[in-house]
Amino acid sequence: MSPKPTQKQLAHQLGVSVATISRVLNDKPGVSEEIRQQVLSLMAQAGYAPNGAARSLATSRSGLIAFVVHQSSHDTREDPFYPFIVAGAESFLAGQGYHILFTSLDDETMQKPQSFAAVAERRVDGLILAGPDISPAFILYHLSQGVPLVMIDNCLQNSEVNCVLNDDFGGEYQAARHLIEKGRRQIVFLSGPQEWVSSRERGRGYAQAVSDARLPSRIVYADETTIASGESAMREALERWPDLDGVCAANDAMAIGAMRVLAARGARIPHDVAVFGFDDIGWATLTTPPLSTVHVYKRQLGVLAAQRLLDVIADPDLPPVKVVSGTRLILRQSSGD
Amino acid sequence: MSPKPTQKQLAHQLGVSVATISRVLNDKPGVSEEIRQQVLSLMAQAGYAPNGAARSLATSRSGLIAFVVHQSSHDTREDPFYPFIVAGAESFLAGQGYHILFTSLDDETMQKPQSFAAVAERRVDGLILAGPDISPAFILYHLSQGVPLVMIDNCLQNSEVNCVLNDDFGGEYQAARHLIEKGRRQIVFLSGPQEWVSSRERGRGYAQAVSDARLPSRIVYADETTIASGESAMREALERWPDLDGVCAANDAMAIGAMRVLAARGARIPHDVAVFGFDDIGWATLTTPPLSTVHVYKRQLGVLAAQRLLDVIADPDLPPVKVVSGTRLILRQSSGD
DNA sequence: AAAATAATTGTAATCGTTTGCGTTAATTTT
DNA sequence: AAAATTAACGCAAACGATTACAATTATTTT
Repeated sequence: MSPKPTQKQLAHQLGVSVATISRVLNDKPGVSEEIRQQVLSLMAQAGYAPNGAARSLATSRSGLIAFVVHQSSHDTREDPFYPFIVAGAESFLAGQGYHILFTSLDDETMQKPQSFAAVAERRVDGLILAGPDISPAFILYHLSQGVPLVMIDNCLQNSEVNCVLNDDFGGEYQAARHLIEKGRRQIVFLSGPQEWVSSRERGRGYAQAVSDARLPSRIVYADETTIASGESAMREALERWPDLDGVCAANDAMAIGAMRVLAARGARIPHDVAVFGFDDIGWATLTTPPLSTVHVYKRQLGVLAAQRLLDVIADPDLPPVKVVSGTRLILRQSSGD
Repeated sequence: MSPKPTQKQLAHQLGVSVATISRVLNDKPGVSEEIRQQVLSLMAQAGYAPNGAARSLATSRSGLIAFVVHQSSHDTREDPFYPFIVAGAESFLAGQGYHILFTSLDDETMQKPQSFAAVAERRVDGLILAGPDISPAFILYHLSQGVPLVMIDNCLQNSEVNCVLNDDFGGEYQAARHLIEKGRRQIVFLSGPQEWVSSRERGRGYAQAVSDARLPSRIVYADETTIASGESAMREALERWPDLDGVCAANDAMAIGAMRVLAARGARIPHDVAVFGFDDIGWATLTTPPLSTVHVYKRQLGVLAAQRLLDVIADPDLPPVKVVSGTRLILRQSSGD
């Protein structure tokens, strides 16, 4: 039982040349139907599969896409949702014959982009960079090297890059708008880091909504988006505006923190204060009361990014595109009825 | 600026042969210190990095490990925790110059293991198979092919395989034991699928604990371990044993479901019924009351599996080993004080 | 039926490394 | 100082594909 036949062996058995084998393998023209069938059936019978390395070497394409996240995504972040993004990207890419190389990087290696082996050693055909904490230096380096890449939930300020984003502005606008329509008048926004596009956009959405309704804008800034940061932001908000009656948090984790503080202070949710989150992570259904939030299509983000990336790989001169994925308001109980 | 120098170019610049370059690259003997230094500095200056594909072809080792999960892990499962396992494996492997190829497979491709491209095309040096729903056919096939592999949270019944498991027996024993010590006498176990090792072991742990204490064994079987299945299992339990005062669930999701049902029936937790989960997923802190559970070291599972896998790759004749990772009781409020 | 054209197939170079083996130069031994 | 040993290095053949290009054969055209 020969473990792994090569093209040479198949060719020999059929009395044809390796070129012919290669041609039928790759569905290339120039081989008669008769021989094609013979080769095909021999391949199946012998259990032939092309050697990936040899193929990569010859074509200089590896069939691998690196999915890059920052270490913090699974360390410090509660209920990370990149797994769903990966799942989306993976299932799409698998259909196209691509595989995913999963990498999480720390700040150190982000500062030395040359040392990123996956790219340096030409193991991958392109990059999906997920999350807001991929350093600009890292991104710019790879752009300058002409490495095809797409960012998710992040974008460069001054350069043109392919990226797929949520409709953060629209989502937060709707969330705030909803609270306003329900009669809330003192709505505060618990913002995430200003360096993140998503934070800024969500902030803009909130600001627009309150301004459209001629309500005051009340924002507290946090430097991360965790439960803990939500708690301290909420405390600060209560101090500055004791009569607030609505909260929009930059994400669900912060909203959960906010709800904890409110509950501890004896405020009834949603009766006294309505709360809105963003992202719709799994946890959101478990809080008391269940958290109203803005759903983002995590799986789809992955699919969209992968799709775009393959397009760019196929034609590197494609101009950069910004894809915006819609959101959907999820009304549970924390926002009132 | 020549984008990517090859060994040939370096060799030419220094007036040496490619063999020499290769030797210093791989720290092999047979090159004078003087030349070694010259090569090293030229490499650094020219930004040389070996071509992964060429290397794989020559050595027939790819430096890639496939991390395989079942599709259901991110579709149907609430709060999947394989991301943490991946993180552990990834960080360990990165240190050893390996990368992770992430794959999720559906039942169909599991039934046709030959079609698993990552292995068939020799793109990976080994497999980490995570979770209980990797089909035996899939595993046996790769074992028969001599593909180095390690399983996580799963094991084959009759064959010897490398696997890393949690101390499910011990963990559940302690959990049940804890409830018993707190005076509970009617403890029911909400079991997961009997096909899963972890379910069976947890069941054994529970059974041992109640039997040691001469208490009756009361088990309800569910065919999945979700919130919903926890709810229906709990309903069934209440029907059969209306006077129960303690619940051990096969995992946190089921525990959450159980708590919902209990709360809906007006039972006070933990006063009337104490509840214990298993796994310590992030959600466990958010329930009301916060869920007591058995912590498993998710990250460590990944590290251990990766470690073992590299050992096996280095020496394929290594006999299979079963690694058991300890657990830790986490007492929150659902189990009483 | 000969000439022109098109379709099929083979030859051989190439992709960038690694590595066994032979050669040369340097070192040690007697 | 000649012989024997050792170290340093280059040559060239793998590894297993892909792909110009040439060569052959089959099909049309006139």
